[in-house]
Amino acid sequence: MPVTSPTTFRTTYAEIAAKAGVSRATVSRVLNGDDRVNSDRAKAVIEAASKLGYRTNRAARALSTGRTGQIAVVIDDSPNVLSDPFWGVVLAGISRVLMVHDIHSVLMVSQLESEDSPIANYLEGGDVDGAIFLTVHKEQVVHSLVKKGLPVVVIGTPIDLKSDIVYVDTDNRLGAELATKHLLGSGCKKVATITGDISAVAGIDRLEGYKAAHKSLGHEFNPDLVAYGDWSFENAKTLTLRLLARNPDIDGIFAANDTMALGVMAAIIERGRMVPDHVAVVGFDDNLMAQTHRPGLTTIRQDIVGLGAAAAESMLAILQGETPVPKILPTELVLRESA
Amino acid sequence: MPVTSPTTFRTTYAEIAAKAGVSRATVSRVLNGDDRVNSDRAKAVIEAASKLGYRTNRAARALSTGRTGQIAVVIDDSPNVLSDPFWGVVLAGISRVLMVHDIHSVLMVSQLESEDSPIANYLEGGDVDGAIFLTVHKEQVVHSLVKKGLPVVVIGTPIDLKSDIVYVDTDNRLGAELATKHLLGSGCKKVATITGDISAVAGIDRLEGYKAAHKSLGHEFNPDLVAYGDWSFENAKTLTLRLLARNPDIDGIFAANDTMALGVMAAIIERGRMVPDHVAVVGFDDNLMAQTHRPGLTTIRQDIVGLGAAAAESMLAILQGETPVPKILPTELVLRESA
DNA sequence: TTGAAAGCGATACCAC
DNA sequence: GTGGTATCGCTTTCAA
Repeated sequence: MPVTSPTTFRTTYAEIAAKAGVSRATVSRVLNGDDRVNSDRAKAVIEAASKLGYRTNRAARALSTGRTGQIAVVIDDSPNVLSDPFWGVVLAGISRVLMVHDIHSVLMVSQLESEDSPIANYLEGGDVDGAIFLTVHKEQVVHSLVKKGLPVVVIGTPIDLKSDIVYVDTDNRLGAELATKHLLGSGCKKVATITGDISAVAGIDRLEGYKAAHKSLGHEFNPDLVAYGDWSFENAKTLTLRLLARNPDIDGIFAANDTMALGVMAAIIERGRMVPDHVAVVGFDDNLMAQTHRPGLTTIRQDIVGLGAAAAESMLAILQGETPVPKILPTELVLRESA
Repeated sequence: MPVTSPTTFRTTYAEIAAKAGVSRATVSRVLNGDDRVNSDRAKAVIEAASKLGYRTNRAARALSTGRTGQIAVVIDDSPNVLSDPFWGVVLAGISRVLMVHDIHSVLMVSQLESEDSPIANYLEGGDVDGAIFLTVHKEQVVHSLVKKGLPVVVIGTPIDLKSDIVYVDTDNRLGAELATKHLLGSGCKKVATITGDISAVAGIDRLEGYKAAHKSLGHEFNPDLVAYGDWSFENAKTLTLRLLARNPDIDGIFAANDTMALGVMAAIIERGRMVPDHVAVVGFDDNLMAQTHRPGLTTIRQDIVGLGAAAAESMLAILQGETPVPKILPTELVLRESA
């Protein structure tokens, strides 16, 4: 157990009360914005508090009210999730919004395998008022947490839509359709796709969008042009190599995220072909990598900060006793050189 | 004020005490690993606790001990810090280590302009046991926090080394020297550098390393080959364009981070030249972008997770009452295609 | 070795 | 409107 010097000296209600000549109860009322306090005395309290540099003790408040003012933000700790710039930005979006409401984000980077994993256990423990999940982990675990009464918001659509899980997501389907239509619309005859992880709804939806684009533009869907990826660079590269070997006349590829799109481009170059001249490429996300790569990556921009912010707002709503509806954020095609 | 349903039901010492037939004091002793408790009764307590699914109430403990078991992790909220994959990984490193010690990381994404900014204020408030700063913000603010007795660790060397700030850092100077030597050693005659932000020690040190390499290999240092950057892609690109215009015979460039290295490469390509044939490029960091870019970026790898972990460990040491010495982590040259 | 009891600081119920 | 006070759950003297 850590042994530390005593925490910095803190002002308490008692001192404010003394200074302002009122009771601690009144101090509490004033500081919590209770109207029915004589305005003079209220003023006196405010003044005393600020003079004494009062800062509320969250632990005490939490103990008394049962609410902690803290929300857990749970990130899957699989290989390098946090190395993807995406999540960092989401995190920023969440944190900013919660901060404004004086709620702190407690970061939990960890695996959430089973219902009695340490994290799940902790989340039930009542030391946070709710949890926001980045990436749907084992959905079962999330469900059970919800059932136990923990306010939960997940970023990304749950597989089981009938469930009562509150979520926010990007319009993956439409975004993918946009991407694919752009390829098809700019003259590509044979457009392949590298999907994301198909066990996640985002993976499925982006594939659906790809199909929808074909249908809507009167192109036939060819299953042979679909390679099932896992969001990662290396994997996408390997799959693309394979794809190109089998179908040398592919002239467009939609990758379900930017990282994979770079893998796709790497493969194309390795095959001695050019982007976009021989094969056009479109990604999804519009992260820093899309912007700094050469050729610049044409991609689908999603509002990443907005995603985090929306999740935070949904959480706030739940804490308010409301039942927020899922939020689906729009996407936008960003044209660069790759397609 | 949020209105929520009551927190999940929680077991308390009272119930454990009743079930185990001992006093609450004894329960506390056992659960906190106090030796001098009769081992039978101790066993009974442990058993009762686990049967009842006891989970400690952090707020109560914090109120009683004055320690919260929480560490703030402060990230500067300047344009997109979190969009750089670097910090996400550092975050993961911190979180993992602290988690093991049952300490939570409270994320604060915010600006820390002045000594009485909301964050500074909050940090003094005693709701966290310490703070880890990613990026040295206004160093003055950090100093004042330290002076007020808050345990602080910063990631990145402080400008004022005589200060009592505990820090961890990568060996920037040596890393930069490694990078530059590689360029010089593989036949480059005229090696330029795009520095990082020179107001940060990392920026200075990487420039020093560049100079040291020249000196050590008997090359003359030419101030004309130094462009002062700010870690960003766009800026690096602009600077490189300018550099190449003035010195068309530059055949190597060391960029003080990977993001800038990509900017450098973008500029080189824009000038119709090739990497590494015409101009070789070396970066610093070895983040995801270095790996996914084509040509692959030769760069200096730093142990990013290790940086976070080291910071966390230093914090733990401080909390233990020790005075950790600065930790400087080694670097390593990673060869890819760009140089 | 153990238990009784006094806090920690804020909240909220109950009287006045 | 306002004040007194019990309470939240855990830790930690102080006695025994």
